[in-house]
Amino acid sequence: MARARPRGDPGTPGAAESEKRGSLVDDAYAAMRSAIREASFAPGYQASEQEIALRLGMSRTPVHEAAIRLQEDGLVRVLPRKGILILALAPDDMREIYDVVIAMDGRAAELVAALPDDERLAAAQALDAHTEAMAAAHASGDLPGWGLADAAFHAALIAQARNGRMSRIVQAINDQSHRARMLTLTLRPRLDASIAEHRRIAQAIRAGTADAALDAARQHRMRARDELLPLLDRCGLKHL
Amino acid sequence: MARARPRGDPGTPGAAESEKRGSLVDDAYAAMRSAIREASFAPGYQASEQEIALRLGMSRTPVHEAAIRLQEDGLVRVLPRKGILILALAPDDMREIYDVVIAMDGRAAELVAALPDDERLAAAQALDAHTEAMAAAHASGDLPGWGLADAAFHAALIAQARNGRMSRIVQAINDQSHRARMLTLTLRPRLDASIAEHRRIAQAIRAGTADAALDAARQHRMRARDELLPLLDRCGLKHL
DNA sequence: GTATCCAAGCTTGCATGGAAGATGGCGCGC
DNA sequence: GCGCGCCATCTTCCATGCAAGCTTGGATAC
Repeated sequence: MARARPRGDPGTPGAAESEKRGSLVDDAYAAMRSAIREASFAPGYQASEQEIALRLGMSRTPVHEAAIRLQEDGLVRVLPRKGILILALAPDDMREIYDVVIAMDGRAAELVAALPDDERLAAAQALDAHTEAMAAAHASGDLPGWGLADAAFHAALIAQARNGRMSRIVQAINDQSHRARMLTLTLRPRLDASIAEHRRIAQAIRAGTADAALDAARQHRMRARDELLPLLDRCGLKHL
Repeated sequence: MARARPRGDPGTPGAAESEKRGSLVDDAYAAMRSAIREASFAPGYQASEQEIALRLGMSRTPVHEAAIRLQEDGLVRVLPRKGILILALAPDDMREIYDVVIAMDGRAAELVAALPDDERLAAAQALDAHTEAMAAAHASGDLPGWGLADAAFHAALIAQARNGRMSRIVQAINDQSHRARMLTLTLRPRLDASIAEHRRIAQAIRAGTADAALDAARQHRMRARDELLPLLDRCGLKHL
């Protein structure tokens, strides 16, 4: 059957994927993860490993192993003898996710604010740069740009905390909520509130007041949650 | 070698209590996880999948897939074409781990304190019961009992927060630090301080003061960290 | 028309073989 | 003695075969 593909995959145009140096398992993991993030695999869709393997031009084994990793990440569920189920997010999942990021972002901000002066100031400067990018995107009505800059701000905050475990956890959580974030980006009012709150977080970090940074980050995430969850409920989005 | 027994056992209906519902992968995962927790697989040990498969009486495939899950949990590292490395914990890992539990326990306590009256009081009562068990163990010099009750307290705190993602994260973190906890159990002074702090957490939850609960839980974990990390450094434990 | 049962076709779980990469030891040149 | 390259061996990676479980659709009995 499918003879090993030495290079690109001529059978599947469009989703040109994976010129990764990694193993086939890594390729399959990256491709599936990306497909789920970008919703080319719709939530609720039940795929067969065989079919995915065919599409990716490999055998079932690497797809199966990638599915295990994705299941561990909370993105899919492998149903024994039935296939791979792309998980959907219910409003309750968003509540869970927000609790985790409230805790994580808060602790990260606290940690960054407790860094030595030079690192702390550099971090605050980097954060401010992201915030300015958000403001610019907001001014020009560039919604996707706003979302990217917002994500960059929070990614930088976590990264500056220098905690690999926290980074991994937040990364996994972000993967899970990425689709919801994209969907709700167009629905949210008050993008300017986020910008002001980001400035407060960066300011507290610059000042080195750890408890103020903790509080600012927590308040920011909590307000975003209180803004978003009712939106989801009102739209009757049972799963997304 | 052990012939793999055919699954199910149609000849004996209902007799033997509960053949494990799990697949071989689950068996392998449970066995390896337990072996790592209990340090029968020493950290730093490099095992071959073949060897583990032989020991567990199965083929390489389920062992390999279990290893992927364990790697995702942060317990091992599978080195391509070299084998499975049992991960060791450096003091810096303990710092990371404490940051995560500080964030998680704090948020969990806050959430539980914000529960409706009846659930909140029931939770506080359950927590107090665990604390009393700790006190009793402490009084009778039962160190392992103290450790178990302490673990039960924190597990209950997280469970009461009703957040599956938080539970999973804390569970994974606990698996990683289990060995260190067992080791340091005998070294820690001031077990009574933990008991008093647990009482403060439960009291704040009973009172329904979320911010006090958050603070109490954070302070508790931070003090424990400040007590433990110097101990590890002083003992020169580079990895454990 | 409706309910029931059985078989066929789908799916994955697991074992195994071939191939390729990594490693350590051994011999060779100096 | 010392360094270097080569090969034997050990390891995983991936493809594939077989069997078992689940679902479904059709045939049959009433």
